[in-house]
Amino acid sequence: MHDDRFTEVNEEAKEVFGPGERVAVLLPLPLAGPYDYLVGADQRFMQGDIVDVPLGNRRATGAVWGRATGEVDASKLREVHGRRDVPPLPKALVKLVDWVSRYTLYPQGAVLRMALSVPDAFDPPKPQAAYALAADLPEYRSTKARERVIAFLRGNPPLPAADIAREAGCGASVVKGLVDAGVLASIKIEPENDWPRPDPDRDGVTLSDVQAAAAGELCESVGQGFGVTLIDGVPGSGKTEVYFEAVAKALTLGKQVLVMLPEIALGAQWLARFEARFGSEPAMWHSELTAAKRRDTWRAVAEGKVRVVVGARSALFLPFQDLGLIVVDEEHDGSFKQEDGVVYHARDMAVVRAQMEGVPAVLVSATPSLESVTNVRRGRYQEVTLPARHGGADLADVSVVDMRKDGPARGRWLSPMLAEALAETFEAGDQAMLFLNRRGYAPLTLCRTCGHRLQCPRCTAWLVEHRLVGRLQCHHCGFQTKPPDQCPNCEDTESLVPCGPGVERLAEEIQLLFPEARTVIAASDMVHGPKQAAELVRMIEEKEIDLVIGTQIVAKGYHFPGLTLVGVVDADLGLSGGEFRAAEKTFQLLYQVAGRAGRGDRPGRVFLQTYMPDHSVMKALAAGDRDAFIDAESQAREQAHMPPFGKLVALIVSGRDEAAVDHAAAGLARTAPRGEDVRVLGPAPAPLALLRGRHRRRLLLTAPRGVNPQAMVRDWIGRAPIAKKVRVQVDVDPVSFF
DNA sequence: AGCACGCCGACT
DNA sequence: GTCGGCGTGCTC
Repeated sequence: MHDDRFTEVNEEAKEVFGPGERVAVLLPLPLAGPYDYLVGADQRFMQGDIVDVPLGNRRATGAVWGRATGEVDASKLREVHGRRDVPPLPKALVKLVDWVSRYTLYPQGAVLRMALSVPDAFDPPKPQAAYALAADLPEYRSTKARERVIAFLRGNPPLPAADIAREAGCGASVVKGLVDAGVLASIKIEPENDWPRPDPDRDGVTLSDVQAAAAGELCESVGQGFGVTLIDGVPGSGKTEVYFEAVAKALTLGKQVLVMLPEIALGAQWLARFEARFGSEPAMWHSELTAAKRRDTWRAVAEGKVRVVVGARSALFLPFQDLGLIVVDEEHDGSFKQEDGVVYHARDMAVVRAQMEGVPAVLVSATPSLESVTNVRRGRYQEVTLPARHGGADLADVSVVDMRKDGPARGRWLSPMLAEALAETFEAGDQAMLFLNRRGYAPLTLCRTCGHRLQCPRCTAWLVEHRLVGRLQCHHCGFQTKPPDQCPNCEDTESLVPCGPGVERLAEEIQLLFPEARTVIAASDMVHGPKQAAELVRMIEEKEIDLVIGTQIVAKGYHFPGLTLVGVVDADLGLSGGEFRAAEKTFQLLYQVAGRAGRGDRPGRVFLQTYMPDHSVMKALAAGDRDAFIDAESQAREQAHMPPFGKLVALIVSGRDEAAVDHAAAGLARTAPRGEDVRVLGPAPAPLALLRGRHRRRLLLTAPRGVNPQAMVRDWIGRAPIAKKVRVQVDVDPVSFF
């Protein structure tokens, strides 16, 4: 993505395809390219049109992609069934799909599938049955409920039966009775989808001078074509309000806006801020939308009715008609990297889409990725820096607890220092948070007698005990089982012991130390959906909770004024494993976690429990010196030729037959491209050498920045001897090394 | 992705 | 004897 060869724009005149001509139709299937079809009599298509075509013995829906190449035998050609009643995919989206396909090495059709993810949006909404008073009322039996319905309908337009019943305060049967009696007449209405129009001119919040200046700079870029700006500001510096001004500017210009957030950050607090500024909610796009909402939203975006969409990474492929701005908030967040299906990084692809659209992109973070910082340093991105609102230290007061010297007793996880700080906090009537990025009770169960470890039968992973639900779970494939009474290996009874802490076990220790503390566990398996999350936030805000024990779902986004202490139970957790991004990721996570403390008017305290107090991450956090960390990390990466100073492409070879997988991996290693500083490492067992019953090996290609590895990799996979039952998955710009 | 075709194990 | 498992190939 940092290469200009991919950014060429191939402008061609808008083409129309008429009867007798061939068109290329791309189908949302993992096919290498579009298929050719014949345009029938009376048919006319243009690029982007959504069409139905025959495929084998079935019917498929795809998009007109352009002129056919004509290489297919004429006898194979079949006729397009017809066009769907939906606006054509915008040109920028067509170009984005092609670009992403070429960059990620996934088939075009597989990428298109992400853009056509809502098949039932291709038909116009069905007219709804609504009821109005009949022209002349027949004789009917009068009841109180019936009169309420009639009175309501005298003053209101026709509505669906359910709405009438609700408005008139009666049951559905009353309405039905009136219909049967001929008092109400059925008519068809277009279902009304009034999407709220966010109001850019509302005065929601007052910006400080610094914020106003930053907002002004940002607004200037809106409407001026493609460009990328990084907003870099500590938590609480008002980044959101600043980019809201750019959103307002785009709205004023009549443009649509896309705001991308990590899935978990799309919570009630962000929406409340949006509403405070714009007076209404934006349209939302995330995995938990109902099918109906999804359909309506997709169509409304395509028709230009929706002005602002806030969504997770999949919102990137929505068919915006007239986009004016893309914002990626929490741009450093790892969840923007999609790992299943097409492997791509939504932050990077958002920048590409902005380029295709010719509009600005704004990346936002308190802990920008090394990629984005480097792009600023190379002069490719603009930067807007926001200082803390009240001057002073960026972070709360951070103490490093050396667990080698000051650790807790065996079987306990809280150091005396942290326990003491908790006691003080509760005594003062304040709130605290303990952060431990590990769900469940214990990550490992071990047999004391024979040393056997309980493992997932389908993955290379320990089974995690979840004591509250009484299950052992695999966090990778969803396998679960009842905890056995005896060791499955040596059959000894009562020999199985939990090893290490998860949030549930931590709660047990708290119960022992502070039986009075009102504690809640916040983990992804305990907070189900946005409603529960909002309820949790409310309970903390209203001080019904003294202590939150949470995994990474509490790390970001929220701020709780009463929270004055944060304890990181295992600050080293993310550093093991030798990932080249481990330090960066850990720094970002812990910085965000630390940012939860003392966001009110009182200073906060943070305790990092670590066995590596001299690690650069701990030192930078303790000193509150983010830039020093970035400089050190940047140097280390450059020396190691790691991203963003080098290119990586990972290949995952997988299959059920282990020997075949090994054979294919060895074959790939043998035929690997070489030279010009291009190297291939591996094969090595993938991080989960066995996942869902499939054996996995990994190879890694490293290349200097500026080299385009895509063509090389495509060619390489094409010539290596790989059995049919073995799958080779490509990950361009992998997040992790192994 | 579907769907058909085809080749080997356990069952009404 | 068949039913059905999924490995393989194909769809303009």
